[in-house]
Amino acid sequence: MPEGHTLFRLAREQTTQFAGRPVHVTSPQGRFTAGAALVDGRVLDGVRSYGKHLFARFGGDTVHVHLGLYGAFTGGTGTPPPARGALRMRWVADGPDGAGVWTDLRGPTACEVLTRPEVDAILARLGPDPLRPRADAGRALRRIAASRTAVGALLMDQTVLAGVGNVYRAELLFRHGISPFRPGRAVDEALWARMWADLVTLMRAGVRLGRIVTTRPEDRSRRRGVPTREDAHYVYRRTGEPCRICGTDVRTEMMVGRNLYWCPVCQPS
DNA sequence: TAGAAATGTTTAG
DNA sequence: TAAACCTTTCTAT
Repeated sequence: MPEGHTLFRLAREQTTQFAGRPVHVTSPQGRFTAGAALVDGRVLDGVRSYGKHLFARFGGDTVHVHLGLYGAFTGGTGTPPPARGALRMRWVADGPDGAGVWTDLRGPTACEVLTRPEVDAILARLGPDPLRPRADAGRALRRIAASRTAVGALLMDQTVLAGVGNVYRAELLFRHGISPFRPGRAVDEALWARMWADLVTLMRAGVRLGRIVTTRPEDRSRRRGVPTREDAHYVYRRTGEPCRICGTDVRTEMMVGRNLYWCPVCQPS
């Protein structure tokens, strides 16, 4: 489930559980053995996310993780379970209260040890991350407003905007009544200011809830309580289902290799 | 048991 | 633009 909110949350959790203590780092699967040996037993300074990237600092060395489409961390307290399956990286430490803590990483696109300059090179190619307090929304606008490319494609481009994935893209465009096919240059400053502010709100809510919920309570079938999975989105993965606002069938199409979802009436071209 | 799909990125052409 | 890659989970046979 990795869009930016997932990584932000992971960074925070891992910092709370592991920072300031030596971490036993292994790679039971074997594909990260050399990297694990570099940082094994060292004190973790902290974990930070930027966009969909995760950076765990051990002095001058940083473990960089990108979950890709289906990478995932699991974890818990006490003694870790026997390693099974393709377990790329495991952390074990004495947690803040003295009890053991552990976390397991499976299926990431990237899991590697980087030097400071290598980390900086990754950061340099990322656009502003709406979850970072001092992110510069204007930097994204300059890219968008100068481009003939569809805004639906620009929002997914990590050099334009860091941390937005397929769900936030579809939902943000719906909430603002914008066709995914509108050229970036047809997005003006006022519209972008509204979209950015909304993204900040939505992604912070994602951090808080641990999942993406974009529907307003009045647009859900059940207005009270925790929204069901069926009720959490306006258009994402709702192909052929009626739009929550106008009842038109939600449409889907491939855009830059990814499934795009939108309502042709609420988001007219 | 096999196959498809999944909130992503990189590389090759 | 297409294909490759990483792994799990759900669905169909």
